[in-house]
Amino acid sequence: MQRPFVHPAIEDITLESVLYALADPTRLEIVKKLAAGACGMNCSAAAPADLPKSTQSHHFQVLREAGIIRSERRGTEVVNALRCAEIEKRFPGVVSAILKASEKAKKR
Amino acid sequence: MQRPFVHPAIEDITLESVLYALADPTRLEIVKKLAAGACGMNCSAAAPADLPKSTQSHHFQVLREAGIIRSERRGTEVVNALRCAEIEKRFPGVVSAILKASEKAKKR
DNA sequence: TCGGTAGTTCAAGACTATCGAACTATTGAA
DNA sequence: TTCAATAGTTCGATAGTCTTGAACTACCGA
Repeated sequence: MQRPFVHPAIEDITLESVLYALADPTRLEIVKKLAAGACGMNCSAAAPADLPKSTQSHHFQVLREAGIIRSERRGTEVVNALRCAEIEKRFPGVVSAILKASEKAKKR
Repeated sequence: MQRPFVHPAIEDITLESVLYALADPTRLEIVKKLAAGACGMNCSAAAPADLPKSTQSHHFQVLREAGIIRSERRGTEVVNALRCAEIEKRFPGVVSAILKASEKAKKR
């Protein structure tokens, strides 16, 4: 069937769903990887190794529907990128503070 | 039975559980009310009206175990207060950005 | 056209949330 | 001291959500 990707408009993004999406360790990991890499990344590259593909797919869907990432089909793969600028505009400081905090939490 | 309250030490608070706790609209509401009031508040006052008491109790437990609030029994009631300063130290900007964003999201 | 790669969909079992009912603890009044 | 009221807690059942394997689709290269 392969439904087309749905991305919420910036004004439809809710704080709750952003927090919900980032509250999962696996998804936070994905977001951190996307933030580290300059441009888009396919799903397998951004997801932790050994994560079952169906689970991967589910997490990317959650991130997409929360408005955190934008996904685009490029042939056989899907290129995912953070919607940094947009989210920063809608919820200033939120995602950047979370990413900064998670960096610090890792190295100690 | 009435078990004593358990509060995590500041260094045991994880970013994931903080985000998880705040991702729920009801809990975010509670945190906002606590942030607005200067000092501690009992559960019924901080929770949205008409929330069943058992659900209330559950949400306060989640907030407490995530390290976001500190609860203390005062006679028949429980006084809850945000652990603002501690969390701000552990995850700078995270909770304050979330509270600020949720304020803005409400009025529009 | 065939095989491989990348990801999606579906269904089932495991897990989690909500809420009513029964309970505990404390206070204040009779 | 006893009793009722108040403020929360605990338990159990139902309803909803997450994770994952299996089967599937879509695209590319040989």
